[in-house]
Amino acid sequence: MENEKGNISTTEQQILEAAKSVFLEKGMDGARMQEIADRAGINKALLHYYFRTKDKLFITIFRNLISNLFEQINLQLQNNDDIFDFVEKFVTNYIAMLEHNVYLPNFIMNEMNRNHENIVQIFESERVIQNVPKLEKIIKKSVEAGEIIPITAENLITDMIGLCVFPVVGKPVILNFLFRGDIAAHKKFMEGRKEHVINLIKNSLTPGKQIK
Amino acid sequence: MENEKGNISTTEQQILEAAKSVFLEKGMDGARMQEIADRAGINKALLHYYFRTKDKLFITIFRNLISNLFEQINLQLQNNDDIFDFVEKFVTNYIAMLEHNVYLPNFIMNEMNRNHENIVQIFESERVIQNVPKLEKIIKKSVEAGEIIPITAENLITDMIGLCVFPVVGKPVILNFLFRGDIAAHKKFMEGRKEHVINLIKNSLTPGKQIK
DNA sequence: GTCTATAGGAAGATAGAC
DNA sequence: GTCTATCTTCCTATAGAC
Repeated sequence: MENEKGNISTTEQQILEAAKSVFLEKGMDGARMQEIADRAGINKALLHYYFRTKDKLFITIFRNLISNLFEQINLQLQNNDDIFDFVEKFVTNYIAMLEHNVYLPNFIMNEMNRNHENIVQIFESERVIQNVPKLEKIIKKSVEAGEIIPITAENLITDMIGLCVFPVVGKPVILNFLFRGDIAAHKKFMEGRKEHVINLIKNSLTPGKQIK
Repeated sequence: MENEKGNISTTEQQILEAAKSVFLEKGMDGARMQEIADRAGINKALLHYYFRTKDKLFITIFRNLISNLFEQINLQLQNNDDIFDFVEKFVTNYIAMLEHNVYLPNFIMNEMNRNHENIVQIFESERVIQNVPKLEKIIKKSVEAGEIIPITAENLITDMIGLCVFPVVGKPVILNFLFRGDIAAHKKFMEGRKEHVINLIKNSLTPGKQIK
């Protein structure tokens, strides 16, 4: 049996992939060891042989997902000097990532809101958005150049992520309650979001307006 | 025993309140009938006497929460003619509501993402953001008056809600990974969000700028 | 490492007395 | 309506053979 890298996939890898998919879809509380074993093509006993408990398996998956996510975010936060260029790239890449990981944001936010004792451990070791100072420098430079109005890095990051993530996490809400189940209309809406968000952020940062 | 309205609270009311708090905190999968019974001050048997199954109890709670939420949102969407005034009021009221219901958005979005068969029923009957057309009229009028640049009502609603909701749903993520657990800094950040979001939206809508 | 079988317990739901 | 006691099912986890 081969995985996407062309390597022979070990049982452990199969378990990790199965567990990831089940946890992402069902959450910690809704996930069943039986289903993970099934998707991995093994039985429950073997599953417990590799990862003694459900908790340990969960924490492994959760750590991996968090690490990957923040690695990508940190990458986006460096290597930029033009703020408008940065916004465009960040939003573009973040939305692209979300399209390939639709379950991810709901999973992470939900599990972190239900504070399973498990998750607390993670905070100790991996507090991982390190590149905020780099963004602060870009902002400072752009403000001094008169290109944008002042904004904190934390607000800018929160704005961009919130505008991108909410339509994904809230998809069922938006589709059913805002578009009344009209899938075509919702699809069109989602296709236009990227451009909309980029323009929204850029517009909001552009100086030289008197509000009210 | 009295509830906040000063009425004698019946057993049923106590159950509903207990169930609401447990479901909001733990979610459908994490909630336990035993805990609901405990918080209601009764036992499991009586709980099942009132609501035969956990599913029925859940759907009752979920319906109520959804109805209340969208009732409020619909209220905000009517009775406004100035678009800037509308944005300010909507964001202000929405954030105030969130402060009193911190568990609500994560609960609703998470439960709707895990499509329990239960929830499907709700879509049939209550597709509830009816006042979109009213917002569209305000937007149209404001665009024609040259007060704002064009935007769809759906995008404006999604923007406002996303910018307000994400810091609440993603609080643990933001606090731990963006503010590195610094509660004071995070608190300050949250206190400034309302003004930030209002200005952000207003700025983004203001015309008379050439982007790039 | 991998399996079958089963222990052990938690949780939803019911029976039946009061 | 409300309780105690119990049933039944499901699920995590382990024992032990191969």
